[in-house]
Amino acid sequence: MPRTREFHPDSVLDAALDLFWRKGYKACSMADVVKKTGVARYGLYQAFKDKDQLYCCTLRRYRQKVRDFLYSSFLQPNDQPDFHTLAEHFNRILDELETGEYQGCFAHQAAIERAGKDPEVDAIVSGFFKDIEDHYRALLIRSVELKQVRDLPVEDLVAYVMGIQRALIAMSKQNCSIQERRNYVRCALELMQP
Amino acid sequence: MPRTREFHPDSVLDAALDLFWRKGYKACSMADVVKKTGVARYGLYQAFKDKDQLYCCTLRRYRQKVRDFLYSSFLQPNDQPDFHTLAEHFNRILDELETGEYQGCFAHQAAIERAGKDPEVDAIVSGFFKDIEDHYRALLIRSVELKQVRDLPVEDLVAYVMGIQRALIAMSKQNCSIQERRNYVRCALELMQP
DNA sequence: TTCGTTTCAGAACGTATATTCTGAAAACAA
DNA sequence: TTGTTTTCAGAATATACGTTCTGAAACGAA
Repeated sequence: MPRTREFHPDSVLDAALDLFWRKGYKACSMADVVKKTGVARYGLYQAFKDKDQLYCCTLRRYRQKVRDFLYSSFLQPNDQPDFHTLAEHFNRILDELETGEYQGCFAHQAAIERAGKDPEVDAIVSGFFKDIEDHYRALLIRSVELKQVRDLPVEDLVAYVMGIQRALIAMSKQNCSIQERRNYVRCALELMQP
Repeated sequence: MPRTREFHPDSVLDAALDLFWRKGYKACSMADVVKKTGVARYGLYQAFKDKDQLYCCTLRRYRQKVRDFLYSSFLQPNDQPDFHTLAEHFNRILDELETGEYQGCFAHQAAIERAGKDPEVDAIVSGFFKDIEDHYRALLIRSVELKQVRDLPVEDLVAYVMGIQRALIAMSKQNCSIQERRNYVRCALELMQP
């Protein structure tokens, strides 16, 4: 009976993610999304309720994209990632920050701009970092067994590696050169080894 | 001849810093500043030109406050700070994040929300982190001499310690518990030692 | 006191924003 | 075809924003 929708919600989310990531939550208006996607205002509000919900949806989509990135880093070519896999993973992130069109991490940006203002954002951000921790944990347990890293409590190692990632993300927003970033990661990983 | 000004610019900056820090650049309006300070709009624009300039002034003021914090951390009670001083310094930061009324670092927030949008902000942020690096460098040179830390190039150590700080700031915005933060700092500092 | 200058308090202006409303068009069932 | 339902495109609304303007008030010099 009804008229069929002329846009695909996922493509709207990709466009909105691009805009929110580039400009931030406040500085990106619904008019910006309309202009970029060509989708009518009515369609956006019908599909996503309001701006806050649209933002949360883009954040969830980002989380899924990063999850895919993690799987592709840690589960190929074999299913036994170890410390070398971690080094390669950070190199992938360094390459992405160097050549990709986005600086920094959308979830971290969301945490800073919307922390404590939208509980739903808080929850997604927490889950986002939990995803990453889980991948690191599995890898680090194996690295300890193989004596590739110092023999410390696994949770300490997880927190330490999360710290490397957090620092790297921060650096890429604070005018640190690519060389500085690579040196930092190399040094921080070296200090983990026995 | 003229009528005398009824407010003190520095107290306006303190109030504006509080608001910008809490809400962010976009989400804090000039009306908010007027309401909080009681100063007339005209007075604000006369003293600070416009919102961007007011923001830059608060950022410079924040930089100075942090400089004072660094001096009080590193130049007391003696003038020979070493690795133990660094550990105490991070404990001060941890305490401040735990009991203080602000979460995170205003300069880092500025970098994320306004990076690439206002060159003046970029410059102040760069200088801000350079200040901190300089303090860490002097301390780390001495720590290496005293063999309190592993014998690595000083610039690597500086980058590493800056990384600890960056990670700590990020954690305090990402729902990490106080215990997690303290564990992380302890672990990261331990790995520096021989 | 009077005059000139500056601040004050708030109105005013123009623009931008999030959201809703409106009539026409499209799709499909009957 | 007709009728019903939904989307479309854009106008409309109400608010918020950054900034400027206006007249009254305060201050100090003459």
